[in-house]
Amino acid sequence: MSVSELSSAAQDYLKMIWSATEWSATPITVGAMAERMGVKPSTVSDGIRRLAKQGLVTHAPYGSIELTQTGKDHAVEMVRRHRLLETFLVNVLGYGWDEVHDEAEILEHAVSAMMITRIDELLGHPVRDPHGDPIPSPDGQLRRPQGVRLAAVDPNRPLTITRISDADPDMLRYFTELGLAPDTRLTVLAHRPYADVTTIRLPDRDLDIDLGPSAAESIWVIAS
Amino acid sequence: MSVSELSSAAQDYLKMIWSATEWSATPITVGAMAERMGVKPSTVSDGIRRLAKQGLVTHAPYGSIELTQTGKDHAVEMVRRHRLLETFLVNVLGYGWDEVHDEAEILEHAVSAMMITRIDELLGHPVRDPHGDPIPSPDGQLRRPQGVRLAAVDPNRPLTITRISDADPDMLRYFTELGLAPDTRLTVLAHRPYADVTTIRLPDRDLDIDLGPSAAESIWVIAS
DNA sequence: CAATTTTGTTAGGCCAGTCTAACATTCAAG
DNA sequence: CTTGAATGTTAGACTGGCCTAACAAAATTG
Ligand SMILES: [Mn+2]
Ligand SMILES: [Mn+2]
Ligand SMILES: [Mn+2]
Ligand SMILES: [Mn+2]
Repeated sequence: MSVSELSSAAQDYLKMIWSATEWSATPITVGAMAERMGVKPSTVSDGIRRLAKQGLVTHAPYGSIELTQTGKDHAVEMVRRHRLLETFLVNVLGYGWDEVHDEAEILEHAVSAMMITRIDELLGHPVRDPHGDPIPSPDGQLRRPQGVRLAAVDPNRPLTITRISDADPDMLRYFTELGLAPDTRLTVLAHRPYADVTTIRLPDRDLDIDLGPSAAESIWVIAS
Repeated sequence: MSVSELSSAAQDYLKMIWSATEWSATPITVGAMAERMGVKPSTVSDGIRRLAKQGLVTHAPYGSIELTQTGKDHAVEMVRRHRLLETFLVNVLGYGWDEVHDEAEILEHAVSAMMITRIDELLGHPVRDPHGDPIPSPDGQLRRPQGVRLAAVDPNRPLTITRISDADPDMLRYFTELGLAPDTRLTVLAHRPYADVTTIRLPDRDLDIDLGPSAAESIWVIAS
């Protein structure tokens, strides 16, 4: 059975379960899934049960939720669709990086495998989406994402942004104003714990910026 | 209420009811709709009843099916989406004109108004889709389609193809082989009634072709 | 014009996905 | 270790979209 034959809801569940462990190790909960999908926990609980019946996840009542191999394959395919579509919307249709997530969230369920292939070719087989997230290859291969949260790095080392969470469009617009994007180089000057402020320096623009904790949690960096 | 809030099924019903009277005057029937959507007549009958309850069509049991003004507006918006998407798939993603209908049939329900606007701009506001069908403007204006079925024209007049029905992909591939497409110029040499064959001449390629009745019914032409 | 065929509607059932409300389990704080 | 809070599940209801089977109306035709 191909991923296209799953319902939109099932596709979203799988993608979300998979994504939960991409950048952090804490496994997903029913409550978190309900929150992020904008439905009630009972709906998710029910959905998970149906997914388990189809052999896409393993789950005992009150137990953890784990993808089977098939579930994983389908999830990665959906992630590929989502990220290619985001890249396409930015590079071809001129969307802002803050505008693409919701559109891709719908389109990913509607496009055919052929269309994904064509978009991938048109874009020249990109490996990262507009937010820096890795795009899985057609066979499910995936550069393991690199980087740590900005909030967790030592000061005074040269860094490069590898990804910025696309969860909050408002924050993305704010980052655009500040000139923060994947591949931007920066240095952490200091974490001020009780003020909950991280001060960063952009050497390329000779500019210092104070970031709050939600911003510093949304940016992943790597030594450069 | 915007057209995007309607279910896919409702959007397809409206589009189909509207389309039925675009190229021919015979109003649509429940049976024909069921046939074209691949569902049972009882399903359509039920669907029409729900559409009527929403004020999108008027329909008394066993009576004719008519769009209300709101229904018409939504239908035209869906036709615009469908035809812009087909054009986009051919012009930007390199699809063949025989491959776009089914893809557009799904995508039309998933794209946002913004995406349609961007596609329209990228394409330079096209007025015809790959099959020659007129693309409604954003406010619902529409060049009334011109042309008559090839099967119905008098012989020996210079003609230009204005549209080719996109209902049958196999036939479209056949037309591609023959070099028949919108804007192709031709002349009918003769209709041979009992053989059910229409012979046409392509003056630009100095070629005569015999077409069967289904082909001659699928091509619309105008005097040129 | 009556009978038969065709067409359309209704009744009743199924499934997915959603909800609220009630209940069960697990976790955490005292 | 107990208990109250947080979390998750189940029960029951509803909707839309689909089906089959039975029925009703309309159209065709002898
Ligand atoms: Mn989605
Ligand atoms: Mn992204
Ligand atoms: Mn459709
Ligand atoms: Mn078309």
